[in-house]
Amino acid sequence: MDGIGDVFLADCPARLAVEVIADKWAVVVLWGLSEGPRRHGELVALIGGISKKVLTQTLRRLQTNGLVTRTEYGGVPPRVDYDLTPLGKTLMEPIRLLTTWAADNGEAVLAAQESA
Amino acid sequence: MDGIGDVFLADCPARLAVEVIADKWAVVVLWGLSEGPRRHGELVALIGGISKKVLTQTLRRLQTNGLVTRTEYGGVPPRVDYDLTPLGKTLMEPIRLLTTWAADNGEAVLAAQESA
DNA sequence: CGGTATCCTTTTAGATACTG
DNA sequence: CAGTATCTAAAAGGATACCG
Repeated sequence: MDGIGDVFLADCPARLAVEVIADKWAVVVLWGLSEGPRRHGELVALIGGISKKVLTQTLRRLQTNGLVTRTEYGGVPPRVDYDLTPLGKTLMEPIRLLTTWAADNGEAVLAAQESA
Repeated sequence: MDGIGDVFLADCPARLAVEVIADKWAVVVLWGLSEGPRRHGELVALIGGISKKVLTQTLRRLQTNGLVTRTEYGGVPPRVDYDLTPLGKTLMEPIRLLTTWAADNGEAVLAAQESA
């Protein structure tokens, strides 16, 4: 994927939005964190269908973008919590609108797909 | 990518939202159509950085999802207009919120990336 | 438990050239 | 003008096994 500092980004905020949310799991993972901190294993179970590896990758990317924190509590077995940053929380409202849209219009999209 | 009818979709609207918008260009192209119908070539120029091939692919996908119409006017040279469907227009409000978020918080994301 | 490492397949994107 | 065809490279995703 192109870097975030690329030439077109400055011209269009849509570019940055895409950069942040346009992968298969980012929105779903953020969604999974919307009600409070979660452990790695919790997220795997909560989300369903995501592998540990991909979840870790996705979380790392969200961390890099400043949307998620990773808190390591020592001990054996290890415990790691992920949580939204304040910045991450500001993204939840747009995401909520998006998922509301999906809930309301999913049927219509499905119907369009089937008739195509 | 997994089909939209997959097992997890029914459980979580976020899944459908992702299915629709989680590719590099979908949101940008929808954004490009937000002010009215556009021709293929117009979109290439307006968006910048997208190839004809990828634009066509993206538009086809949006069509399949019932978000965009393709209208062919006969003649030589050919003319084809793309426009949002009513369903597509309902997606613009969530997208607008998302791009507003990006405009407001882009700096913060950039800063997080650089310190990482 | 929360990862990595490895390997593999699929998907996406981009460049270029060609066509009706 | 609006594509399609071909080829290539890069990224994402997934399965499995192993590690501290």
